[in-house]
Amino acid sequence: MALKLYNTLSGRLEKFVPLGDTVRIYTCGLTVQSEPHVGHIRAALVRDILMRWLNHLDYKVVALENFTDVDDKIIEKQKEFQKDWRLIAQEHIDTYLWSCDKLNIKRANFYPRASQHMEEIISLVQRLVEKGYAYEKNGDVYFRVRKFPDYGKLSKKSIDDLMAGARIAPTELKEDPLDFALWKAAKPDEPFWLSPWGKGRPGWHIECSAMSMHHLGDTFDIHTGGEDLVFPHHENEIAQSMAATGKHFAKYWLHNGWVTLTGEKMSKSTGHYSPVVEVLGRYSGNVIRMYMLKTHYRKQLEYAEARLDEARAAYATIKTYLDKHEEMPELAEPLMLSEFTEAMDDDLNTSRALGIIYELIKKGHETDNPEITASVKYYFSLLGFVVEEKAVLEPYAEVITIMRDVEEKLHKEKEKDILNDIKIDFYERVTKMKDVRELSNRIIGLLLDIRNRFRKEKKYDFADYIRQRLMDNGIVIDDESIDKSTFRLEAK
RNA sequence: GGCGGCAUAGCCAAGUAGAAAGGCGGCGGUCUGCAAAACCGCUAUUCGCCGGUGCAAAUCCGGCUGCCGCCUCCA
Repeated sequence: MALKLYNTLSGRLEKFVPLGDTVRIYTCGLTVQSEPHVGHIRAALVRDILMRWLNHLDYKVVALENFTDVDDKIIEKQKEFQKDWRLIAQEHIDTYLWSCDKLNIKRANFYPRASQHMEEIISLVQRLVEKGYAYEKNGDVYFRVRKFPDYGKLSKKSIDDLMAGARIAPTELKEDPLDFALWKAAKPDEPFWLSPWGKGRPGWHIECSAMSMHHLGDTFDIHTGGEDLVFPHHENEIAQSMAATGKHFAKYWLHNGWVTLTGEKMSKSTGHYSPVVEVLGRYSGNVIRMYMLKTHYRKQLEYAEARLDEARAAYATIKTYLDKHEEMPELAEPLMLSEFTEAMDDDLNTSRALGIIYELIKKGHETDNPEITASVKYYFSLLGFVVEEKAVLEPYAEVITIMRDVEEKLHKEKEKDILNDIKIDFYERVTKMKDVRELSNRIIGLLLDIRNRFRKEKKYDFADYIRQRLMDNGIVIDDESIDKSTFRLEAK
């Protein structure tokens, strides 16, 4: 079986056949006029999963993700906040990339910006004018939609249907209401670039054609983005690009379903959205990744706290399993590879892929096979989850504070024997330490021993005090027997 | 009005012709000072509704209902 992807262009699953040695991907990123929301992250995650799986299948991949930093909206924002549009753009780009890093989303190879590709944009518009696909009116340049026979193929719309439902305000400048702007004349106080049609700036759509063609060539493999871009953005991209080159544009079009909030699509312009920064304040990147991968990328996904909480529990199941089981150091081939591959090859079915991980875990409990643990870990990180080293904590002040408070309490309650033992024990443990990073672990180990001593003596107040203090700091104790307890970090 | 998508357990979600994956939650149990965790077991005779094709339908076809979206800026 080979990779199959759902291509919006054909409306069906297609076998993936790359055009050349390197798979070239273009992702429609943000128009950076406002802060990124959960929906943007989903689109980025789709590219991430696609890249990871292609890499796993031994394809070389080059991926581009654009930032549209010049458009009507950002100019409005500039006026509204009296802030340079470049600063507004940069701020949102920084937030977006920071968020992507938090989710361990693979970086694209390059993030081109519209404002840095004016030459390419202008020359593309010029080509379209020369070929008769575009015309200039008062410093604006429009694309002649009716001249491009395949218009509507991607979004499955016919020109007549569009006309019937047209809510497009009749513009005296356009020959046809369906025509769209490639270039817009600058109004006073607006950013502008010099062009053969005077001072102006690009329309939305043209920058993506110019940048993808410039960096990836006239024809490339995969174009991805949110489903809301199918019409008109991607439809227009196809029309512009193919009209200019006479060649096919992108071979496969992948569109992810949108993220909804109270059942309705998140959208920047209506303010109906959850900023990703806010979400990252409450949930870890791994949890958000789990939340998104649980649902197939083409389906609509509801954003709600209950879903994130559920994802956290689902994530914790795998994380805890990995923390508690020994893995095989070297794994020849992960178990259930054919099942996992089949799921991912089927249009990146992460939902099914996760199911396979849980099946492995169930088997792992029955047999305690280190090969299973290693397989789980392998798939988990293949899906982009960050798998940290087992229970190695950075030394941190909280643990030391707890230790000190416990000692103080021991003093108060005149537990002299224990205090003496601690000194010896602590010295032992610290001198045997090979790495300073073990300090927290060693102190916690000592605290667990003290606690178990109290448990044996049935001094539960003291034992519970230690447990509570650790728990308050996200350190969870698992009692395995009266003298064996382990700890782990609460999965967040 | 035109075009498109979706509907599977309490919640979420795979599955698109041949015995309903998985997760969360819930219930019962093992363990246990308690708690937590972990583990074990149970939790859809049935896939929005009606009709059709077929040996066989959640899966294909037709109709209906409901929700969502696009046609205007959007990941």
